[in-house]
Amino acid sequence: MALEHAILVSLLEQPGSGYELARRFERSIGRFWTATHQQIYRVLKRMEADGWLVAEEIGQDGRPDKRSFSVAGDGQAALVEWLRAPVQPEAVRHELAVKIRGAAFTDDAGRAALIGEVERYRAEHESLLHTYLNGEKRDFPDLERLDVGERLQHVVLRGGIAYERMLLDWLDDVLDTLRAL
Amino acid sequence: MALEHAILVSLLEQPGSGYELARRFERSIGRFWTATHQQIYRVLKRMEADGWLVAEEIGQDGRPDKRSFSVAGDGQAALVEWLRAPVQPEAVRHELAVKIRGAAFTDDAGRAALIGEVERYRAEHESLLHTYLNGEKRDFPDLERLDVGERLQHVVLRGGIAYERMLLDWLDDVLDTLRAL
DNA sequence: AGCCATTATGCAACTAGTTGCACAGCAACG
DNA sequence: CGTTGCTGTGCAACTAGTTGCATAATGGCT
Repeated sequence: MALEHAILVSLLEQPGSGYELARRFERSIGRFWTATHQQIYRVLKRMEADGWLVAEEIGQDGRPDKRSFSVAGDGQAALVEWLRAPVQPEAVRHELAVKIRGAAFTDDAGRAALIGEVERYRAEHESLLHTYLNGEKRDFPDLERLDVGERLQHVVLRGGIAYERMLLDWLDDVLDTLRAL
Repeated sequence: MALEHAILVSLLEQPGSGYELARRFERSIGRFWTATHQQIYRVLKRMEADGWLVAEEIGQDGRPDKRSFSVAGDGQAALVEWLRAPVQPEAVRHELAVKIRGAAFTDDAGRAALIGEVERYRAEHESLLHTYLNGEKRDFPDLERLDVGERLQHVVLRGGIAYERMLLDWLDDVLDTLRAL
């Protein structure tokens, strides 16, 4: 139940419409908290009803009108309260690990197919790592001059980079292991 | 929709009852695919109805009877088919990252509380790393003599170990960053 | 003129997973 | 002899998230 809180953080960093939020969830925030636009609109509605957000109607030329959301006092208070609460144990869902252990119960052709999948998966994450590294260069060109929000965004990004590097190393290990079976 | 497949892998490695599966999900399998016993029983029921599993009633002295499940031909066929399918993009839910970025919008006391939480979280993962390392020593004492299943289990465990080490390093980075704000 | 992509919003139906509770037998501890 | 804990199974109600679909305006391409 933290989609609300991810939205609060994102809107505090920068107010925006449901559509814009959905874009951000595809890019930055979504790297550590995924959500579809349908889910986002539903939660925005509830948050507005609870007085956590206020909406401003913005008429646009050449585009549909939009409703831009900002965080209200109650919303920020809810976020502050949630920040104090213990971090919930995460529900880990690592499909690839299940598949790797499952490889013991298929034939050579099945294993070859899995190796192909792991290679595709590795290429995806290599590209994601480069996206992160480019984003780092673009958004944090001067690491000496960062405000509080940027320093926190940067440490989270460093986590993403460390994760992807670890993952790529492990996937190489996995590929070696699968090929040597 | 891969709890079924995680159960198939676990039961192929070793048949067992719902209760035993729930234990394994707390320990090994659950490190990369979590599930409660209620969820497991429900899915087992469906899998049995679909002919993926066969159950054997086992009367026990001094304990309630149990139903031990084994994977049927249809179950293994379903697993093999699933292994060939592309790995689904994972639904990432990293609450701590949301909280870290959220720390920009609270006061010093809130940040101090978050530092405490990160320290607690770090201690938990340090202990998990040691659990992994002890498990590795216990279950894989001779790395030269592993069968196919064990080699795959070991490479997944190495992934868990690499992840925890990466996480601990990053958490130190996070703590330094939060303390220096 | 017709089609596709982008911006923008949302409903309805479904699936997966969580939380709370229940029941039953036996063992070990005090 | 009562309480606690472990083994063992399961239902019911709820919440969160996914999938599929719908609508509408505009701009650009063919």
